[in-house]
Amino acid sequence: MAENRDVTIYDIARHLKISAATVSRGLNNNPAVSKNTRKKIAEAARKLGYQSNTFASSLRSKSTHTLGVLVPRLNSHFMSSVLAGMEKAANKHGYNLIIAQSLEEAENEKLNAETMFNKRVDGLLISLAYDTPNLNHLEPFFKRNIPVVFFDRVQPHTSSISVVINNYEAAYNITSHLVEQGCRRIMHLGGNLLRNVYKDRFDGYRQALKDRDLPFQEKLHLVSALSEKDGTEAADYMLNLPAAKRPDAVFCANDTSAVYCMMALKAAGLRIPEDVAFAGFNNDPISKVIEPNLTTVDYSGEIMGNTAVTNLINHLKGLSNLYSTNSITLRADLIIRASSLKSKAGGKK
Amino acid sequence: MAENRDVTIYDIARHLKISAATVSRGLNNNPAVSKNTRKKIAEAARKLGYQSNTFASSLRSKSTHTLGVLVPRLNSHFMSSVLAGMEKAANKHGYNLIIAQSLEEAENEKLNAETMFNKRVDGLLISLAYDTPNLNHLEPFFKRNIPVVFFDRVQPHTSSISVVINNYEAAYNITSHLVEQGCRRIMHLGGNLLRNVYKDRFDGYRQALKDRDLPFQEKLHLVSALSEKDGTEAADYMLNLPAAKRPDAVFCANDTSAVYCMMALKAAGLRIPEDVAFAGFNNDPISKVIEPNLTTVDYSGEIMGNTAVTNLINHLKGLSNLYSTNSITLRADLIIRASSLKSKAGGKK
DNA sequence: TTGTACGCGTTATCAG
DNA sequence: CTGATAACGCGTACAA
Repeated sequence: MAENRDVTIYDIARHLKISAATVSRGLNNNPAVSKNTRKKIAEAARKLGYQSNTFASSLRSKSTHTLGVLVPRLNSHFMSSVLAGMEKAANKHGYNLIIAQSLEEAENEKLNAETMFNKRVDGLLISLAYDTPNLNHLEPFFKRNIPVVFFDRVQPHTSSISVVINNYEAAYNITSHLVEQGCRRIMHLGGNLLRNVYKDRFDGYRQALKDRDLPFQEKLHLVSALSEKDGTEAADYMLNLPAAKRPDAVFCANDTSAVYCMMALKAAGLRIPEDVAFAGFNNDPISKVIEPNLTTVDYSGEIMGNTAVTNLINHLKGLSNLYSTNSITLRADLIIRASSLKSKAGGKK
Repeated sequence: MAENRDVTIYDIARHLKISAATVSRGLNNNPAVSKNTRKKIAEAARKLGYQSNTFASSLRSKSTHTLGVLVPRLNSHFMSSVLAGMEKAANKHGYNLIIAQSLEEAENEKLNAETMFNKRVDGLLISLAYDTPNLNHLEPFFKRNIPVVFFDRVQPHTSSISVVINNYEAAYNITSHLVEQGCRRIMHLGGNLLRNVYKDRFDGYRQALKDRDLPFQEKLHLVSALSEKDGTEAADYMLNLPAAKRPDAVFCANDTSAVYCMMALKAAGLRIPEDVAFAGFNNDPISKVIEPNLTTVDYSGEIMGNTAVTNLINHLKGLSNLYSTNSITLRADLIIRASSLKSKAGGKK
């Protein structure tokens, strides 16, 4: 009830008849203050219900113990795993997270970056929006040497680091796998080539085709936002192709579009993988539920988040030089499931 | 590069040969400042690369424009939707979100609540951990009249508000639906009864049985954390029951456990819904992918998040009295899909 | 080991 | 409409 003032270190000081400076030091466990008074201070603090005021502290010390996280969308399985990993790592080291989403729009990203800067985050973790054209909006951070860590959707920059997986290699491997299963007309459902993740997956796909002497065909490369709807529409597109031109496999740049594409094709009577084999990307929970289970690329959002934050914090603590390396590549594993196994197909009971 | 000092309002003041006070007012668009000087100030600010320092401001004004969000886990479909809704609403009103997770542990919840308090969040949004026994850890907020909004996993408290759905009614309806489909031995896979959401779903289930003169059987009520594994284990449990005692329907308190239970039963040769009908809760993406599609309860995390934040902010702005009402109940819809339709079952092509 | 004194960048108060 | 000045709560040289 009581709308009373906050308890400050001055109140503690007065209570113990010592100086505020000593209280401050005592609360921070400064060894320069005697064990005895330190204990007394802690007791008084508890008794008076003291709660440190983070701003005042930040204002003085110029460090907020807060990290900014800027992502395209909060509500995807992958991203929420990343955030979970980040939060865990941050919490462990006594840091907090201010989280905002760009909703895939460069303009929001810019505005959010600005507020994060104004809140004086100690570092920024960012995964770029679908159409962010450049890094101008991050200049304030670069100028003031506030560390920026890119993850997943990255853009190389001299004075910052990226945490990624090898999208090219994963796509190359999964496409190769499809070829090995006997697929010859492999379609690719991809995203905006401006973003590294989609560009690299596309490039890996193309190179895999090339290395097997399979032609790349424009008509078998669709670009979209990879939503449920986009998956369904891709199925329509396929069904409208003359049977001879229809792909015998689809490699989607995410699982959502793959699954919805599969469902639409199944509804149209096509058999998977016999008529069309499928591969996705992300190892989303739905990939283990769709029948047949979806072949995909697994990589841990939690680990990515954890790695990004841990590196950032080590850098902040001076334990490591963030820029001694420019990029950290995490493992990504090909998970082969029934949706792409033409060889063993037909095993219905 | 330049490790120079931040630009402050004093720099602007000096530049324009006016006082810092006027600059401060000008930047806040205080109408007491002439339009002309306001414009000059804005220009100078841009030119000098001024970025306001939120702490200093917060320290003085005692308001941070930051809301604390404390959730059990960040990485669930429902929770990330809630966060997305919250972020959108907060951003719209110029507020930021500090997000932390308790990982379902009361102790973490307590520690996180404390840091949020120390960061002087203007308000707290919280969904309780699995085993949080009481609200003692929120006392600092109550004492200082910092508004607390509970959502989803709530616990009534005189001076705060809750945003929920009617779990009781939804569970009652979905159970009734199963009964109407001819199910007589309906199992319930639920969560910790300490939490309102699971208690209410259980109560709704029980009452629906009672109203149809069906007996409630302890053996058909399992309590777990409703994970994938728990779903699978529930299936094992069912399969180990003597055939005559086996349920003919299962109502799960979430979709994840329902889907994994279904998959295990299907693998064991049971037919759904013919042998066992299924219903879940949440309308998770996997519920639309599993075959047959899962009957469930749909309610919007985004709307819940948006509602919670909007009410909180209106309260902070004095536009409404948060406590004129104690609880906001959002709509939840029964979504009937094939997994529970015994009547129309058997329609295989 | 502790105290004094000042400054961090902003806003509020008061006076003009 | 604008300026001078005092806070806000804490950390830290410097002195004792």
